[in-house]
Amino acid sequence: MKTTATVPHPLPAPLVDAIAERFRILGEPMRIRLLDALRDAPATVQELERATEASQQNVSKHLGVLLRSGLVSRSKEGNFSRYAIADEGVFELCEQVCGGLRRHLDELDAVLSGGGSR
Amino acid sequence: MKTTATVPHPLPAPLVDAIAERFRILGEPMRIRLLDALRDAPATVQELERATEASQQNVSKHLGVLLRSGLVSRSKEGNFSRYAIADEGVFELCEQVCGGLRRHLDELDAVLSGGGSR
DNA sequence: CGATAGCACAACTACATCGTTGTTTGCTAC
DNA sequence: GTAGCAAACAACGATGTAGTTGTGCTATCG
Repeated sequence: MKTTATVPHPLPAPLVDAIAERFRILGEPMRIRLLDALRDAPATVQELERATEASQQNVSKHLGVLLRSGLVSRSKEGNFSRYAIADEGVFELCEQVCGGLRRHLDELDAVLSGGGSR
Repeated sequence: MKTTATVPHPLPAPLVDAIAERFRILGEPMRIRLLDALRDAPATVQELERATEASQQNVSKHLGVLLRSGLVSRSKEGNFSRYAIADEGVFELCEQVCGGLRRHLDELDAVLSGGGSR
């Protein structure tokens, strides 16, 4: 049993849109920062405000996006809202992206140092 | 030797931006379709035009973005440009995203069928 | 019960980018 | 050298969204 579900090849249009939407949600620095801040432990909006140095409204807005996409979960505790990572897979995604970035940079580096136009 | 490079924890700002940018590049349905069309074999712009049913200019534009980000490579053959996947890791990314989408949908499904507010 | 704190929602402005239209460049063929 | 095709480039209008400002709602406290 494979963990990767092996997507169909000619990707059906709805799946293409769904995949792109999720990537787009992750394509915002502020949201990446929020997820990174939640990596160690769940946190309240206030704590995330301090961690990201953003306004309460902005933090709340992005958390709403992450919540609706199922990447984080929310639990209300009295007067506070505590958010937590709901899908640990995002960190794997980030690490894979970092790997890709490294490959790209190494490639550029090789071109600059080795394969000059002579 | 781990394949995942284990990114630093408080993600430094430039890395956050780089990660977000790559996600943002993948967050466009047209680009996902182009990558999917290139999955089997390299292709010319014309072939990709037909595969995605988009205009030549639009295809060329998105290919330019993918090229600059290092996700595809270009080789000129006479009058044609042949593009190919440069980083096979993107397909792993897509599969992981699909896994996350499935988890989210299952979760919603469980809420709807089982855990009503009772 | 009135006041305050934590959070979410709505309206708005600024900016980025998608897709189109028009044009230019580079190559091949006659 | 002239004609024609493939691909890239440039400018433009339309659309989407990030971040701010302003406000409403719920729970806690005195």
